Amino acid sequence: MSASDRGRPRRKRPGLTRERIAEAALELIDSEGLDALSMRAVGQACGVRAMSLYRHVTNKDDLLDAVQAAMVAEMNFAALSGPWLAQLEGAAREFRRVLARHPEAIPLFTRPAATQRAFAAVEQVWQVLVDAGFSQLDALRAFQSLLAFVVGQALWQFTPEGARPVDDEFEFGLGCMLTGLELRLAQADAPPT
Amino acid sequence: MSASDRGRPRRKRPGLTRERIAEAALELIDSEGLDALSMRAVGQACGVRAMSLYRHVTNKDDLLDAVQAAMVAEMNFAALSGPWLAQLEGAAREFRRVLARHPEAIPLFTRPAATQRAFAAVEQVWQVLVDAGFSQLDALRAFQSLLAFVVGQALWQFTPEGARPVDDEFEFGLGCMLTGLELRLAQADAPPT
DNA sequence: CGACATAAGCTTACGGTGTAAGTATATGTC
DNA sequence: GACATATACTTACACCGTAAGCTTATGTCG
Repeated sequence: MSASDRGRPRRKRPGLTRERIAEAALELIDSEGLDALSMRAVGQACGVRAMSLYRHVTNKDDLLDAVQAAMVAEMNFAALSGPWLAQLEGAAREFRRVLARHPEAIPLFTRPAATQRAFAAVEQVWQVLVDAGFSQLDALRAFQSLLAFVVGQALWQFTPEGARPVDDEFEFGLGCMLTGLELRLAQADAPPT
Repeated sequence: MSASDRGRPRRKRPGLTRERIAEAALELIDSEGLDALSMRAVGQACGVRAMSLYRHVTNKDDLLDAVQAAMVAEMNFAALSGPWLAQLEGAAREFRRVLARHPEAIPLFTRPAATQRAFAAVEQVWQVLVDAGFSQLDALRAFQSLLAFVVGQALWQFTPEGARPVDDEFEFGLGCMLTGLELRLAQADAPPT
């Protein structure tokens, strides 16, 4: 860098932010439903005309990704501790907790989701599996399976409007999945009987 | 009923049918993607203007339900036989086979899906679980868990355009789930050690 | 201080959507 | 042949995502 490096990126009057937009959009989804989410509606919620959003978001899909990221940000995987099974269980429940809080937004987790924040969260849970002794590949498989179950389960359970009384079904499936994983690991650890 | 009960329902010139419409829609989804599915496009595919579809379908959502039903009709659960675990495995794979054939249509299984045909299919697999020894409630839980996994898994695996090389991930998760179920059943059968 | 570059937000416009409402037409029954 | 009715068509409306261009406030620097 020469002497004239003062020209680094400076923010002027943000007013709108990608994050604030996503937040407004999420509130709108919660209150009006995913179908009711339009660029115009989000704009209005931000006190702005629809087209102004495009300064901070490349298109509606990008906005949805941002909303998804906002939801991921609500999850707290940092507090996980204890044996790996308990950690996994905790992660799944934490995920589900956020989904339950935003039932209308669950379909957003249907997309590949290339958000940076999402990726970080994935890696963290993945690491738990690796530390437990799974191969990197199996850890990925296990993670994806668990994720598929949690999201798929939430998709149906929370669809009507309110959740069904309890989450027996979730606990049942989660238990099965975790038991299966445990067994898989045990067998991999001691292949020759 | 008096003597004039001859006015019973008679079909005239169907031409369009709910089933034919759904079929056309499914082909359109396969070739153009789910987002490209519009009432006008479906109409055109049927050689008809968009509004004509509304005689056989109450609205677009209903059409999507019909498409889902068409996909369920492609599944063949009748050939299942053998021990319950194998039957379950077969059902899951059969489900997945159809999803893989219509990757763009997978999100349709995200909805509650109150189709009659879907319900029949559900009941059939559910019966396998009941026959295996699960309580009616546990059978439902097990079924839902499995379904959630299969659909969730397919949602991500088939999203880009083609499926990823193999379905290791699916087999891995399915194996875990089934192992978990097996253990659950065994424990329930012999609770007091 | 004044000129300027830049980014934030605004305006307008276009092609597309789902579908409400009303209209024409072919068909099966008397 | 007359009629009832299901089938398909036409028109119209409000809304959608977003391309293109414009206005205006802001921070920088001569």
